Amino acid sequence: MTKIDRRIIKSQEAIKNAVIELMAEKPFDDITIQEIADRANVNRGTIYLHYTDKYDLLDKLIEEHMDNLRQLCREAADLTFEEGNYIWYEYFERHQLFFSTMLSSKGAPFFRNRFLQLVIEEFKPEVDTSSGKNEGLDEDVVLKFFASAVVGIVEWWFKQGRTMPARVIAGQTGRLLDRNLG
Amino acid sequence: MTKIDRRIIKSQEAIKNAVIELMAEKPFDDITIQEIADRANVNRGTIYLHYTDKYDLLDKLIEEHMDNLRQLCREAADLTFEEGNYIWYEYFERHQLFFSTMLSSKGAPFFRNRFLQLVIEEFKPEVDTSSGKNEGLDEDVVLKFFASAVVGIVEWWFKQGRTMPARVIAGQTGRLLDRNLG
DNA sequence: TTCATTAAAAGACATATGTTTATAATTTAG
DNA sequence: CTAAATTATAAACATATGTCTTTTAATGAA
Repeated sequence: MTKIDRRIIKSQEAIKNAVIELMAEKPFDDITIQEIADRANVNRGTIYLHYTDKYDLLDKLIEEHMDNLRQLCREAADLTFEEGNYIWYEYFERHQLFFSTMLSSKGAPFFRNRFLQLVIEEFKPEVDTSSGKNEGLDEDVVLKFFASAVVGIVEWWFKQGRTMPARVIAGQTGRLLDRNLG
Repeated sequence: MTKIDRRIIKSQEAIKNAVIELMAEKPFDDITIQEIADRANVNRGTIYLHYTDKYDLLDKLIEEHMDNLRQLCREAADLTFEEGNYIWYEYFERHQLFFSTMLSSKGAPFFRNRFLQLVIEEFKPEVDTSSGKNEGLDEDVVLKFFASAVVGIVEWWFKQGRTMPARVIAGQTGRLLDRNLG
């Protein structure tokens, strides 16, 4: 295992924590690099040593969440669509502060793409276009269609303030997916 | 009808045409305000007299396309899902240069939201959650689920280079929608 | 045609981003 | 422990955005 210089680890941790703190205070798009540097107590140039720009930084944070979600899927064996969706919604709820702020920023498309990929990976084993209801359809179209639907619902859920309980929305989503992929 | 000063009309036309031209040459995100000003032969400050920033300008262009799409829907009476989708795909193909460039820019989320709204408006009369297959589901969830799916497929279609013919992808989309909303 | 009004131009200013260089500080390896 | 290597700092620089003020040019109304 390649040993990483301690200074690098310390700087990155400080920077990431600074961003997370600031995200709780103001829209991501309005946070300046200088604010991040001040909060992290590092030189502004140091941020550029580690990240291309602040959106690259946000991408990395999103990626960490994606890894967590992927891990949760690994740990849970053989779920129904409803159960699988519920795990995601639970996770989003637990980290709602980050996701709310992130989803209203210009960094949201990265999340959408990454989560879409994750959903596609999870659904792929369930799609059968050689027989049954989806016979003759293009596999990519089916996957993309329903994965986009799932991602869209998650975003809408955040946008309208997450009023619908996670259990309920996971149930409705699960029902629609069962009809089409089950 | 409020008469608009000719100078305003001329400036806006020049600016919009300049952007469209530049979009054919480079990624939208990489176009500078100065480049737009030079191409439109206006002062840089003039752009700010009319638009908040270049993304506001892009939003306006997107809005014009949305209006066109909406008009097409008006003109076509009582379509199947497949036919309705095909009209959209035809339009996107006809304006593929603009949409390709726009969809790879930071302005894409605005398009997604506006097109999503349009799709929701078109589908709303078709959704019945009081009886039948979608009974008991939340109307907003159903609408948002399938409209997101449609928007996601359009974006994917552009992203993979529009290799699938419009007729085919409209057909596959139509079939999935018929199963769920028909 | 004239004149009042309005839009555009020009240039300066403030702010933020991203880059670069030399120096200082810290870490790592022997 | 020492020295080499690496990372961070500080400051300067270039570029781009967005704002503001004064002057010029064009428009629209009478």
